[in-house]
Amino acid sequence: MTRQQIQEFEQLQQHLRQAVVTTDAWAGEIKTVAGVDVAYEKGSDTLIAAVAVLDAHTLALREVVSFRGEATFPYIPGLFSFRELPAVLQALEKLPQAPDLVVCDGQGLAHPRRFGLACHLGVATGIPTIGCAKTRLLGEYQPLAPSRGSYAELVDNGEVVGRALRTQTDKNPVFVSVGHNISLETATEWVLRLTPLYRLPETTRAADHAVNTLLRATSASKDEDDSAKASL
DNA sequence: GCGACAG
DNA sequence: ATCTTGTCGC
Repeated sequence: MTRQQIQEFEQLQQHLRQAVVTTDAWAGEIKTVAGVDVAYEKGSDTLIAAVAVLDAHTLALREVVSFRGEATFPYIPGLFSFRELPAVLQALEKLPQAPDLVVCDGQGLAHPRRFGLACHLGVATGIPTIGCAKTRLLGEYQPLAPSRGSYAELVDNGEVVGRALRTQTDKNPVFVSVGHNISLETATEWVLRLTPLYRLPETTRAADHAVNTLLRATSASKDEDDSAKASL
């Protein structure tokens, strides 16, 4: 990927970011919350994207859909969404009913151009999205209390781009930021609601589990193919 | 120039 | 993300 091409994608992000909405832009009640995750097969660029839909009230798993394909874009930190979004969209299309809210495994506005994966997915689908990353990409934050629920603003260039949120007492915080059609305050509430037992949201855990199960299943059948070919 | 850099 | 064993703890 040339520097020229990278700049073109960065400009595309600058353009698309203008469509991001940072208020609670939905009507009615959130009944389903989905988590999305992507995993890669070790050597190749073959990937599997999974969407796990949970009941927003009970957090019970309702449905899982997935898509297996090839990554067509390299991994570049600031252009992460261009790598994973296509596969995620293909998986989402398999759902008979779109979820009311999606929690992404990555950043939303807490991004160099304020357009992380969660924003990209939200703008592409219109679905409210939250970015909930395990690690920080940018920004600074003050020390936060050790108790679950405490948080500190994530500031980048004098701008609040998200929050470092403690979802479990004495465990490292997660980094929450607005994706699309939701406020930072509401996004924080949802992430807390989704983390009654673990550091990561149940949505992310369900999607991660699904993706790894599928990865094992496909690599196992691939081994069968290989041994079958070897025995010929 | 050097290091850092969501997954 | 992925490569990887044992180990400490509930």
